[in-house]
Amino acid sequence: MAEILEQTDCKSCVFRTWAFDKLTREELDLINQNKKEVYYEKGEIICREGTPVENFLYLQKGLVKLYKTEKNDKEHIISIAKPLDFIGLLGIFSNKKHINTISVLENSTICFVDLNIIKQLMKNNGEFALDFIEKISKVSDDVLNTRLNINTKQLRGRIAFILLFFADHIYENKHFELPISRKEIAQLIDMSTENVIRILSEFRKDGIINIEGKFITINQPERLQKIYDLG
Amino acid sequence: MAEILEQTDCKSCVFRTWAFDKLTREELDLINQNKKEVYYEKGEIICREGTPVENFLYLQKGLVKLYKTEKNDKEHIISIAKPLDFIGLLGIFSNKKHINTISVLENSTICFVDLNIIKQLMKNNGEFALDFIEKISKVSDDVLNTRLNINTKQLRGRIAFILLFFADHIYENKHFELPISRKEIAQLIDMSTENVIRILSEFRKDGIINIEGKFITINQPERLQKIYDLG
DNA sequence: CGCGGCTTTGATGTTCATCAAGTAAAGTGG
DNA sequence: CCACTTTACTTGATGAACATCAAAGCCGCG
Repeated sequence: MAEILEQTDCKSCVFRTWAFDKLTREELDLINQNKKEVYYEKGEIICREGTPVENFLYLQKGLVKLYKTEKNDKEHIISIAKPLDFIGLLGIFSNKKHINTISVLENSTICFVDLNIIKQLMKNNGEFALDFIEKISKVSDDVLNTRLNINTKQLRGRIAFILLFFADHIYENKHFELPISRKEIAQLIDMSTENVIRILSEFRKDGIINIEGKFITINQPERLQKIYDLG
Repeated sequence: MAEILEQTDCKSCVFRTWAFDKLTREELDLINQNKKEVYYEKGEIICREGTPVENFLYLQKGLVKLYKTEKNDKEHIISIAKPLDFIGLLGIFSNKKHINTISVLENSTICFVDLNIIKQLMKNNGEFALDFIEKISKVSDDVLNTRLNINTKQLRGRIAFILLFFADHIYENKHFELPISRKEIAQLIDMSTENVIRILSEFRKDGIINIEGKFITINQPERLQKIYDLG
């Protein structure tokens, strides 16, 4: 179950240098007093569609997914955030309510910072505001560009993408354990579960990857890259 | 050809109340001195992929499209901006170069505001910065959500979307002239030109719409809405 | 007036989702 | 710990949705 952790000081947080670097010591203290580090276990939901946006969320450790629930109860995964990522999209500035749900893929530590405090600091400290926006707008921008990209590709290209995504972007290792099910891969790159499996098997038969349950080894990354590039 | 217009004062600009409302008189004057209103004709390109981001662009009048050029020289349209829209995405804050091209669909007047001035004002005036971000982050967020939405729908749903988009969102009229070709519709909602035409004809045969060249009349908006909703 | 791009329709083929059916793995309650 | 249930995974077969190809008329433009 989720539990509130012993709080660490923002001054020594890696995220500070990324997004809170333009704050004065006093301002950072204000953040420090209005944040909460919470530990979540796999499967737990951090925030739900339709609930009020109250916090800026930052992932210290672990892995989470951002998704929407469609009419037919199907889930559509929009993005996966890794440690040191700001979680969520810029919608937090334009929406009163969450339009996505966020849940935990690997046991995670998440830092909740009161959004009103952030907004207050932005008002008071324009330099921080600008710097902050430059940083986090990149996240939203990346998500959009990734989605556009994926949707121009056919299934093999999408599977290649997701394998390279985990290997290069998330784990920085050619051997890794898939943090999500085949079904979730399907929900993330817009295809059927069966075809996820089929194409993974195909890649395995071709010697491009090895599969042992959730464990994947990429044997021929350059070939995978080519499949991705060609679409 | 593009031509620089006689400049109007920002004080009397509609856009001011939308995004520049938190500026002081002096700050607004600074914008006023560092902006340029330019008139473009249909087909002209306003800014090109790969060129440096130097301005904040605001569409006063007309219609423009934002698109990417793929490897095979195909264009992929990302969004269409209408008057009073901020053009572009939040990438302007995180990228040094444009990642999209913007071109004109209907003769347009565009206001170029020096981005460095905007940034400077954000630094100096946090209240403006926060307000500004809340406003324009909505644009990026909408684009992302629209794309996610379109990609869950099948072709009929997409065509229904685009017809309702022009009728309700752009022209606010059930009768309108399509500002883009069938091919461009295809590029915007990710399908083949032939199928755009086929499904439009189908809708016409079913009496849902009338077509006379570029002119469309929506006879049964509620039916179109249902087709959109069902996907 | 002729050329190229846009539009349209039909025919064909490919890609992909869906269905079905079976195995393996992972929870669940006694 | 074992029977039970559910969920995940896997493969093959089928059909639907869609892109592509082909051919012809149309329109605008130099």
